[in-house]
Amino acid sequence: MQDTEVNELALLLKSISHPIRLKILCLLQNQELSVSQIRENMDTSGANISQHLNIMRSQEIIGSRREANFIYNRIVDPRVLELMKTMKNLFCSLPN
Amino acid sequence: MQDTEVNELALLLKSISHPIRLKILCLLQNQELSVSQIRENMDTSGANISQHLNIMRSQEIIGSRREANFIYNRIVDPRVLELMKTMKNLFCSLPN
DNA sequence: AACTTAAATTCTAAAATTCTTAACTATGGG
DNA sequence: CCCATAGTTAAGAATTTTAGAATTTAAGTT
Repeated sequence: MQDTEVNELALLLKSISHPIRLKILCLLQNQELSVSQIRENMDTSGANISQHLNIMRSQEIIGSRREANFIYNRIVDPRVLELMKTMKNLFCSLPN
Repeated sequence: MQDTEVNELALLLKSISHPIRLKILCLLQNQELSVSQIRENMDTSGANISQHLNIMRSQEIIGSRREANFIYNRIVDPRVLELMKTMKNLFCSLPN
């Protein structure tokens, strides 16, 4: 594992290592959702969710698509999807 | 994935989401090493490495064993070892 | 055009992280 | 006992991250 790769991976991990961002990723695993739909499942403000989405957008983990008044967010990095699966298996009781 | 699990996973990820800590984990994948041996492979001070090891020790990712003047460190959480393998496969060019 | 809703942006203050330096502890040798 | 080596710990400054409030943009409706 080269230094450059380590640095990039650290950046990517850092951008998902936050309870809110991790939960957003969980919610987006099988579907795309707008900020307000995400908020329905979480206990924080829309502005906050928006900021966290931005952090992940800048890492190109999350992509967005506007449809009328709503912006739908989804996971665009397939490696992150894989990683989420692995983590779910390793760290969660329900192996769903 | 429950809220408690999300929070704990976020803590664990946070504690490995740093270039120095990630590189230490890489070095420790197949062997145990002392601080000075780790330092030989990295460009920072022993004190700094020691502090980063402490962060991972407090998460019970790393365990230590004293032998005379040296303290040997190793990865004790098997889930982290698995995770490292997955990440190596997903994010590194050389799939070693 | 005015209004509403959804989301993004900007700013601020508080909190947490990071690295450096220096002091400290532990072990073993002479 | 004194010293060298290995590692840890503490204190501090600089930076980054975080959450919340207020503002702004965008799209659609009436």
